[in-house]
Amino acid sequence: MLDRRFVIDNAALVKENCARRGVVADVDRVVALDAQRKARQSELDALNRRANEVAREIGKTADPAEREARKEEGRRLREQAAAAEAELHRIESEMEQLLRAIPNLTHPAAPIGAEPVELRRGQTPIRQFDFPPRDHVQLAEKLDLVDFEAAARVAGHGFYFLKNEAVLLELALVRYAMDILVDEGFTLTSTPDLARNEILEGIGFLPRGPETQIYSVEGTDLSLVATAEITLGGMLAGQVVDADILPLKLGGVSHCFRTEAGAHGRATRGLFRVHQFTKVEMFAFTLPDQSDSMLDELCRIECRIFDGLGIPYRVIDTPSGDLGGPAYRKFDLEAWMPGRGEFGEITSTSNCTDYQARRLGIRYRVKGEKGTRFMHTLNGTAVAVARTLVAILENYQQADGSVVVPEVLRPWVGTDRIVPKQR
RNA sequence: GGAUGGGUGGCCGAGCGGUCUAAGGCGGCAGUCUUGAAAACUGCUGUGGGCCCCAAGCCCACCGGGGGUUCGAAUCCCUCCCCAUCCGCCA
Repeated sequence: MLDRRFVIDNAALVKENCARRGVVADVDRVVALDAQRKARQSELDALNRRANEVAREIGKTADPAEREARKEEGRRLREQAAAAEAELHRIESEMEQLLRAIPNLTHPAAPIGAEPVELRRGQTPIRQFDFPPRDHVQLAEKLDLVDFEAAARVAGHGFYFLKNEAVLLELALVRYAMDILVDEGFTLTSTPDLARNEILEGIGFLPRGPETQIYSVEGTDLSLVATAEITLGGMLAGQVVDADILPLKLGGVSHCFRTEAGAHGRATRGLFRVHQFTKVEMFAFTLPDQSDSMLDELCRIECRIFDGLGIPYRVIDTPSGDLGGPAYRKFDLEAWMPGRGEFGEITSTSNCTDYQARRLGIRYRVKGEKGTRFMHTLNGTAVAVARTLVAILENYQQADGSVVVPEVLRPWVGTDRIVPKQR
């Protein structure tokens, strides 16, 4: 969320930003509530001050009648203070809700509106097929790599068993990504797959509500994570760290769980949109003046990963209307998927500036300077396994229905080609 | 899951109903001394909010989170979270 004072002092700018993002937020109400808040705060302070004076006097008073009279006065003052405080809390909580609905500011260079802008293409050219390319569902069936039907019996639509080489491909992709992250100076982690709802909310997810993407665990305040961004960002929740440990780059592997509520239609086929997948995520904590260049770095690493895999892709500069609440700027990689005949999103990297850090209370301190400040947070996909499998199968397919294994994965898959199984 | 002991300022640590306006130490900053540094000595050193154009100043809140008792809570009670140790269970 944005800083309250910033919103009050820059109401016009914030309103304009909401409009550009297509978000409805009641900035005027926030301004009005802030005036009420100040008035109530002053009132409460005055009542508390007098009640404190009275309490101190009682401690010094010997005369019993005088003490009783003072107690009565103290009781009255505390009652008034309690009423003022309840009203103050009501105002603050309404303001908090409104503030949370206000999206982050937008990078001046981000495209405005709804149209994505293609920034560049990856190194691998889009392949011209001399046969009609199959989609990944057909390929997986022929090669016995995925069992959707059995998964539907076990967990319902949107789940899958990976089988045979697909399992090795999953492990290989995780390992391949991890090796690159080590080389890029990241600290590796494997993270919890569940997190407290307050952490989810701090990162910008809404665990409750009809349109939620989040699975909650009944009887607890935990939810299944939709991305390791949640757990990695949560690692420093409520912490104050020395500025000299920044930037801090973490890589994390986790399972990701998404209800995909409201997502229907053609992209729901196969592995493209599923309720659970494995993902290697990048996360960075930075000083404010480091986050712009860190976003470029995360995007560069994503390109390195997918250039290395030999998958054709384009880099998208996400427009203001599609940024979501926390992101200040966002780049997506979209892989060419021959079976669909179009590009499909495979990674996403965002600079969330101090939007998440403010909600989660993630601060830094500079030696010799007074006070603490909120740091910046960024996240980016290294490898989302399910969608990357789609891209590999469809781009590496051969006329005979076999699939060539990308060279960089062969050490872990143990073969250079996946062929139909002998019955 | 059960039992016990704990969570206090950047860190360590005292306090266990009213001189807490939180002792003391460490660290940090400034100064004195010094050619310079160290040592010693002196002072300052948390966050949020209100009054205010700003500053100074004054005031309010904050001792893991939330709630309660009381005229008054770091201190007593309830609850949740976390840490430690032991027991149980378990890959």
